[in-house]
Amino acid sequence: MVVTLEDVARHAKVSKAAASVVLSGKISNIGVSEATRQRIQKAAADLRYHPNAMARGLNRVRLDTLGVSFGPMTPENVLSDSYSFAVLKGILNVALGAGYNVTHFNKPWRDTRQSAAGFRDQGLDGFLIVAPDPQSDIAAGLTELGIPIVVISSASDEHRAPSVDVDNVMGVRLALEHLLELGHRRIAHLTFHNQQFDMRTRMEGFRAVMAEAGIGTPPEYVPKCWGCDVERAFYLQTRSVLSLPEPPTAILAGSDWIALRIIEAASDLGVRVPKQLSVVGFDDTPDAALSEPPLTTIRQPLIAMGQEAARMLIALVEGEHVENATRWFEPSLIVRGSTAPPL
Amino acid sequence: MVVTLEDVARHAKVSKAAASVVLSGKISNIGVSEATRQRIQKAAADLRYHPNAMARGLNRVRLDTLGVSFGPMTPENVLSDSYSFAVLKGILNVALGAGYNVTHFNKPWRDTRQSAAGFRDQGLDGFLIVAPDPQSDIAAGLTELGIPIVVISSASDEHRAPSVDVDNVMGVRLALEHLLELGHRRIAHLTFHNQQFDMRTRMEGFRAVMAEAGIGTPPEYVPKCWGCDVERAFYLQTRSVLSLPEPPTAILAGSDWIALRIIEAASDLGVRVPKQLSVVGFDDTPDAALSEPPLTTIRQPLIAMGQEAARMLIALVEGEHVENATRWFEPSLIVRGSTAPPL
DNA sequence: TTGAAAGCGCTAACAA
DNA sequence: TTGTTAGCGCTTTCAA
Repeated sequence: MVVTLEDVARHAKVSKAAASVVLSGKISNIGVSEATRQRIQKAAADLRYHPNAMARGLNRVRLDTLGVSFGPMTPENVLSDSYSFAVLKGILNVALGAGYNVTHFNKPWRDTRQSAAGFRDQGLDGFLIVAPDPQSDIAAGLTELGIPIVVISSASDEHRAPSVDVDNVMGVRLALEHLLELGHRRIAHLTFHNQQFDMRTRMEGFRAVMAEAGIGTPPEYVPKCWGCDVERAFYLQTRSVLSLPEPPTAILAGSDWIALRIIEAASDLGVRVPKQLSVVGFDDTPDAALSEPPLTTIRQPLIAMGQEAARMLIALVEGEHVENATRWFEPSLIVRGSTAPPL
Repeated sequence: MVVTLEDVARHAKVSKAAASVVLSGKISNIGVSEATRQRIQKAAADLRYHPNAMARGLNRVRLDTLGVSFGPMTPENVLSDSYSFAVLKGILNVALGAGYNVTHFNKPWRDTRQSAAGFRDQGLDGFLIVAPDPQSDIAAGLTELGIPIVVISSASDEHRAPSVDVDNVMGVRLALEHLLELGHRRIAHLTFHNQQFDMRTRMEGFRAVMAEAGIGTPPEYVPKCWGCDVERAFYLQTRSVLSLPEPPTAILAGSDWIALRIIEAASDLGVRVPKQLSVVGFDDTPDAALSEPPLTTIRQPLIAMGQEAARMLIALVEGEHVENATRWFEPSLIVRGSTAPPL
């Protein structure tokens, strides 16, 4: 029923070893004459032989399969995560094109350095870690085990791994310059106050650029909401900044998803966007163009980033040297309908 | 370095067999006292044991990994394929949520029944086949090998497998009724003339519904373009129908992708959509809303279809009975800006 | 240049 | 209730 190497070998009247060497196309110290090579290949073709991936993997042989693990994207919110899907497009585009399979590795996201071995035991050749949870040192763990990884959207040195990221500060600068040019001075920043590297960098960038512009950042313009219900968080924050004695005329959101929540909240509160309130997102996920009004945002070249990350990982897996550093991608400003001069 | 079952067994002073049974949580005819069970579990935890997936797979054990294979989507066009990505969202949503990994299986799409064994030898538990190439009888091959599969968007009986699909004829009917109501009578249908099941069904539906409405379908209104360059095909077809003595006032496209090509072509040819020409798509991929003008189209509940397919496959893998039949999903008409009454 | 044999880490049938 | 043993299909070292 199942054709094995042994069948091929018997058919070609050679040993399993010879058949293995020929069929796996390895350069080995064991020589095989052209004639037997032909015999073996013919036998394999005749019998429709397919090597068993598990058996190969057991010998720690490359399986041509890359793992991809998405950060704090729980199964529940995978539906709303156009960000990850854009990156995934890039990844699949180059990985499948290069002859690799790619598997979505389903692991609880609390996973840390300790569970890196669990990743290894999947037998995959390498991993792409997209926007890892800041609490997780899984990346460092994988690196220590000698498993090739590339980190996407979290250019922290602590991962000890090559990574790909967008220049977050430049993105924030682009957004704020746009707002400043429109005449805004009272600008708030609504974001997740977790330690996710990109989010934190954007927040720091926000403070720095505002300071440069000679405008301070009052703490209530960057409200926190620790431990509050994620679904309601940005509704609450929007309401809170808007009811300040000196409410902001514009809000820079930490991501498109957040920006969309803000626009919804504003609409609920009877505040018109962009007339009474300008909103700028970050990411330019496909959803951004579909909102009402369409979102002005900072575009990350997500597909290109996914492609590059996959290329880097493949190079790593194939034994090439890859600089343990971050490849930075330039963001750009996409002006759509959610920004206007202040009243 | 690598902790194996043997290490755990030694540590807990039991046999590998006992350890295996306890750790894999199987109900087996081999009994284990509560005390040793505890010892084993403690040893595993202490040593941070992780079972090796390859070794398990070699014994034909379920690996909790589903394969997904996209139809005629070559690596090059994965970038433009929002259709497959919408389905993928649904698949990942339920599969990851149910604790399965999912791997994108990279195989040349000419694959036929003969290469089904190659799929099997990946050691995956089952496959989701999305929009298989009509030439390929891979689905039937997999079924013959006893590998669970679910086919998406190709409800042909020949697959001999459960499947999930949209009611294509109903979709076409919805589209044509809309056009008819607007007052159109000269309606063309531009599509791929391959044997892909859904495409063929839509074309047959088109002819049938037009006939019902008492309007014939002249052959030049459903032009073919065998073997011509895919990139140019719909530009050429659009130009050809538009230069007919009696040009159509509306075109039903076989898919959104085609509709978008038609709109581009019309724009190149100086024909205004929807003023001079109405265009209706099929699928409602995310791109549809972004075109200029936004596309009127038939929505398929792609995410729900992906979800249902994954649910069916998981049931199959877990040994439940699943009817070898198609689950039909209802399409709906989404009216946007690419349709208007004829001049 | 070829063949025999020893594992890779696990599961499951069989003895004890 | 426990332990022993024989593979699963492949790669690779070592001897012939």
